[in-house]
Amino acid sequence: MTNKLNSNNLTKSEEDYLKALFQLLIEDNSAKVGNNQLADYLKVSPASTNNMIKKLKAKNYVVSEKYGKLDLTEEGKYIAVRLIRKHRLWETFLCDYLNFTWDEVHDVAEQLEHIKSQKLIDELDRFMDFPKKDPHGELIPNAKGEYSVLPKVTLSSLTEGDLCQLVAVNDGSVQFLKYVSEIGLALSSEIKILEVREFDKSIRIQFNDVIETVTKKFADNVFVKKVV
Amino acid sequence: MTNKLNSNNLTKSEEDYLKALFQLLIEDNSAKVGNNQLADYLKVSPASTNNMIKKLKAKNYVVSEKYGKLDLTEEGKYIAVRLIRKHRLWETFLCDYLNFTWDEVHDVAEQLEHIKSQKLIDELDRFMDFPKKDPHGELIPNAKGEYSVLPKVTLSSLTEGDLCQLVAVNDGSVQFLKYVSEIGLALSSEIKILEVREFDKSIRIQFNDVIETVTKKFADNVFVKKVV
DNA sequence: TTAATTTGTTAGTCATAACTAACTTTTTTA
DNA sequence: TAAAAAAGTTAGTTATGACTAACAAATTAA
Repeated sequence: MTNKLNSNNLTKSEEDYLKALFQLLIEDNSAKVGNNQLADYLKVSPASTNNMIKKLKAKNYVVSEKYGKLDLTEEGKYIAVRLIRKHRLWETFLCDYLNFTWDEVHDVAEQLEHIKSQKLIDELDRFMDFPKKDPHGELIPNAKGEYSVLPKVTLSSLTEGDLCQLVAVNDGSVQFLKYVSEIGLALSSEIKILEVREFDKSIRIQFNDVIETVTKKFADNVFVKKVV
Repeated sequence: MTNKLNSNNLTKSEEDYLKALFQLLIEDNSAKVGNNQLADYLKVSPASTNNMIKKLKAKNYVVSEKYGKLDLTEEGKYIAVRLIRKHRLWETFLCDYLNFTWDEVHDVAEQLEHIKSQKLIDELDRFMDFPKKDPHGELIPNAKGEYSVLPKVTLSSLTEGDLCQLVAVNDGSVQFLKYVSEIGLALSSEIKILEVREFDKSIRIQFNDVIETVTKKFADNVFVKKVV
């Protein structure tokens, strides 16, 4: 991280790209993140991504070789972590103080994370007494920019008999969030794996005396902490 | 006001122009607001303003004839009032909950007012228990979009012996806000006019046992409610 | 009432950030 | 390993919203 006091001149778009790249690299543990993958994730054309990557390389936030994989510099990571911190603090505020539900917060937080004011976010953090987790169960990076990921696995990676606790869901899609809530799952729900069907990898799970069958795709987007 | 549920597709810039025009028209009670005046206010070139006004006319937010004065349609006013409501609610939140001072809130609120979420602003209003005034003493428009202006006058319009209460300051300039705070003035300060000097219209005032001389320009930017 | 000044408009340019279409390099697979 | 597919790049276009420079209309002042 540079020593110079933060003169964050980045546009909303630049911030979006850096955060997206960070999430693909670090949160999804991808070995290689390419131009088109990033384009897909951000729902823009590969040409747009290519263009932006050039700009971010020139500004020393991204490194990559021609036709090679993308990576973030320390400066790039720092920007991304700060955005994630802002996003998660705002989500927490919306849920805990403004009666937003779990599935409503994403879009608004996506806007709020771009507000530029160091004092605003530090004071919001203090106001909420320094929360550790956001409403989706994700850890909130602290003011120093320290970031860590919960030791979580996808629901789809477990096997019969496993017991786990819901710690997070992939929050990209509003429909998905709604669906998760509707079948009765919530943060910290205890889930037991009853059966994994070989032919389509669908999973029978039990939680709060409810028995449901969920698809592989669903299970890929639900993150849990193994209890047993 | 139109009946259709608000599909606010306006850009940040369009919103800024509508709000600025509203403030020149209604808040400053100007008989005529022209293109260059609006350009000055927004610190952009007259050409930019001319361009934007065309767009806003096409979208039915603004009315004007070529070389004529600018005016807002009901739709335009409604958008502006909602922005002012958002701005003032956020300023109130920043001061009352996040330890911001009077002179720090403007820039951040200027960003926050563009966040698009009806629920966000309604819940923020409820969370603060429906405040009536913002930290500068201005009335906050209610959820129905009802707007009213305090019966206020500038400090410069008073004469010797008058007693008044500070209700607002023109919040466009950070330096000015800082200065007002630094000489010890605050919202609701009782101010007595000791003397108005004819040759330069400077004014000797007394407040909290402090006696100060302020310039005409200063007094033009301080709004008061006459007490006696 | 004409000249000067102010105000408003138009034309053309620039930066940002999206796009499509065409092309090149790399990777996969037959 | 050569052809096909996927991934990445480039060129050129578009929209937004700034800008300057040049010009036209309206207002003010001599």
